[in-house]
Amino acid sequence: MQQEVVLAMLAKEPSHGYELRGRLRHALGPLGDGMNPGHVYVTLTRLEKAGLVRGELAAGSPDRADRKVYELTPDGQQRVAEWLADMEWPKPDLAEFHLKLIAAAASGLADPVTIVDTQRRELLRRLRDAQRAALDEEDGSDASLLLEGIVLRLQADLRWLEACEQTWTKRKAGS
Amino acid sequence: MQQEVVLAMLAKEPSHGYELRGRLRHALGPLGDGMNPGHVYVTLTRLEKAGLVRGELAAGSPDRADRKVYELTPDGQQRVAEWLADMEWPKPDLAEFHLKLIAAAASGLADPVTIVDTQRRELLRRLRDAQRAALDEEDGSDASLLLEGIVLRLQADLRWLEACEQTWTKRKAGS
DNA sequence: ACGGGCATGTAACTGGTTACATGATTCA
DNA sequence: TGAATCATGTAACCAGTTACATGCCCGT
Repeated sequence: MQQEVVLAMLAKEPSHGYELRGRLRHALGPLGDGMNPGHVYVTLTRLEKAGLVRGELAAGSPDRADRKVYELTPDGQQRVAEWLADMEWPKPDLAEFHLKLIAAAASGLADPVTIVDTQRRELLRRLRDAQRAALDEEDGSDASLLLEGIVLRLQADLRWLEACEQTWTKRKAGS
Repeated sequence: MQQEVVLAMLAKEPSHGYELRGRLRHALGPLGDGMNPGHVYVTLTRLEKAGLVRGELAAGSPDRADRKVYELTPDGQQRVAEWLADMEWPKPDLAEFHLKLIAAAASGLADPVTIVDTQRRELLRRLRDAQRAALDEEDGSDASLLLEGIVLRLQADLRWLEACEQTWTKRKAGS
């Protein structure tokens, strides 16, 4: 999952680990603070081993320290495309979806507003499912209480999607 | 995390894997459907290796198949107590909290209603933090959009806690 | 001379997930 | 006889997390 995130960051343009890390931190704001510095490199190494990414030491840039620039392989590009098209709602973390929109916009591989729209349809479907499932459970049972929580979250997420749509629509117009 | 869940299920009374699995499935309702059958056993084995649990083949019960009954060690009991007292909000999964309440009630080690109350205070604190953090971000920035999503979720979770409190208060009265 | 930002990594642990394998009993 | 339920496990994989180690360059 974070693999896909790193991969998608690379879809915009080839880059090196440190910069990727910086972009992540910026996109996440205060939530990016806890990030372990080594994390990006671990991920990058594994992606390279999996053939989704290719890295080489940067040649003519002695301006700063040694840096290793990574770029996507065709396989990697396909993975990114699949990830952007995947409309599974990220249960754990809003951050994943958020980063998906950013990556889509930055890489030009997909339209953030379209993603938001599709995602909304998906969440509405789930909301319907959860509500229907709640009807099958006896009132006041364990399962029905849990389902209620899920419904409330889905509703909150839907409201957030509205906000996302607004912001990204505005950005599209402004850029 | 699921380790703690299994552990806490055992706090009520010693039991064997299959039953534990059944209880989990029941508590989760439709969400428990996807569970891999082997999962509980893997967890139990690891818990045993870690010394949190002790298992022995059930002696005089040839009524069914062979079963291995597990019980908590003192270390295990302490872990459960710590878990019940831990008020970190489970970001990923409402299910974890839900199971915590069930385990607390079943084991008698803690009062579900008290847990809900403490948790509410914690979430209110986080809500405040998130809202304050949002003020520091420039309007319409990536980070502020993400923070808005988090705020909306926290509010939904708080509403769910109200529902939990109601249900568990009622149950306490009724039992 | 030293702290802080730039830049990269690695070894090891932990834990979730899965596919697979086994066998007993019960009931139609 | 054969499906369903009871009952248990194992090997392997994958991925997230962390602690640790290294070294350059710049400004004070």
